[in-house]
Amino acid sequence: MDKLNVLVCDDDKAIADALEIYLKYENYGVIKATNGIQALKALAEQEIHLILMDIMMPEMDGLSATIKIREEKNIPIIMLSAKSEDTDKITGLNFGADDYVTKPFNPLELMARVKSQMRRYTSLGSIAVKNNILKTGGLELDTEAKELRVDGEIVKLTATEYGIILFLMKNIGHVFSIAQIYEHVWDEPSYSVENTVSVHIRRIREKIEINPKDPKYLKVVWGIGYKIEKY
Amino acid sequence: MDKLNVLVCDDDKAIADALEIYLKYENYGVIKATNGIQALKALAEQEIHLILMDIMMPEMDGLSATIKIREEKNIPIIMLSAKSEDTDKITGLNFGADDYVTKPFNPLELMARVKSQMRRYTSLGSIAVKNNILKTGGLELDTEAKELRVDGEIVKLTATEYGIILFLMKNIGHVFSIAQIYEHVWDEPSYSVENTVSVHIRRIREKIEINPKDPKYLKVVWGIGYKIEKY
DNA sequence: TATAAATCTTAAGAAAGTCTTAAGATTTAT
DNA sequence: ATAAATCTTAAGACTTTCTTAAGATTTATA
Repeated sequence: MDKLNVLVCDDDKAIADALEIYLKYENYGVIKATNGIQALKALAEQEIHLILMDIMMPEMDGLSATIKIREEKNIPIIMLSAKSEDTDKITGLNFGADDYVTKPFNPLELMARVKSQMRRYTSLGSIAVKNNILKTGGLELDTEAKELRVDGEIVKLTATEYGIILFLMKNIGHVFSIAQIYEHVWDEPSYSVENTVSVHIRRIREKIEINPKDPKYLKVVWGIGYKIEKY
Repeated sequence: MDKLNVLVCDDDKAIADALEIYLKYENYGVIKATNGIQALKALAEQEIHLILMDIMMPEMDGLSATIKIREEKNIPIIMLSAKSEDTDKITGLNFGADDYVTKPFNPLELMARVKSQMRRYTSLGSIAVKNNILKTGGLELDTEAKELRVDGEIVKLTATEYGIILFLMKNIGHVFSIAQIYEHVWDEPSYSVENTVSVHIRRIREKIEINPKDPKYLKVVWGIGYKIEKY
């Protein structure tokens, strides 16, 4: 099952690192940012499920960032950590945070709050979404939608084609022999040399390469095997 | 035009009355209960959007009530008020509360948290607007009314159909195998390939698709599974 | 450049997955 | 208790995909 990602946004490296340890222990993915601008960037680029945001940060403070985030993204939950004046808290909450914790905080308590907020992703059988896109150059394999995009265009793959691409893209740059590919994708031993793999490779190339005869992504290494080129 | 209703569940009348004043000032509807059993009764009879629940109460304590409520109702948010031991807090959170406040609390802070939680019903002041509609393209699944609308028209679904659509729409764009769908919706392992899923899928298509043979919403990915298309 | 080995291409039949239908079983409502 | 609605199962039709094999092409090497 896919991981839930937490964006830790704090300019105090010690705190950020400590949080990372706790969060990873709870099996969350962790992305770090040291100011609001970085946070916005991370949000644009990655799938984030929860933000732990410090109010006091250089560049763009946590409050402003929170407001900006709320303007466009509704999904992630935001928790401000701050000095303990009540007014601060209230202001923060009204500007879009779902909860807050005052520093210094009890890590266990914080984790409990994180879990509590994360519950919205896991209730009633919904499956959390994550960083599920394998990328190299113009190739993007979405392992959730089971879709491949080549330069942004969706390319339809059959189950076997998907299996081959998935295997190779999980190991970008690594060359695998036909036998290895067969065994991994079909999950059964390959007694003879399997021409069927070649046929699938060719079909994949037809779908993803501009010039299948001079492939950019799905390369052959003569006498050895195939790989997805690293870009 | 409905008001958002808060169920105040505390055996201490002074506290309950004070909360009522603050809540009414913020234009929430207030229902009071002095123990867990009363709370459950109120929940069954009225539309409640948020519960302020005391941990210590006669008859049935707040924790037990919280657990019971969570078993059947997913909608209301619960906040426990308790003595300040950390373990209490954490236990409470893990048993289903969304947030908690320790006594004695600052009423302004509490109101801020109430508002924060109420935000899920949408931020048009304290007027309830449903935030529980899953949408994509012309499909709208109202998880509260348990209704599906296709281009605004209500489509009646059976329980199983609803379960399938709910699961898929909670994960729009995500492809699930027949076995995965079966396991999530039926909540039991799928030993053999379950044709029953196909049949339900077909019936759903008949209801929601203009042309079931070329579905716009409920797509099949050959050899892999089904998904609700993201629009 | 000739040769062998590996890969590529093609097309047709085989296999696998999905769709449809209908009938009987089960559940729900009255 | 009965009727109505819904669910499950099974079988065959249908569609898409996979595999195979044979010949063509490409590459490495002498």
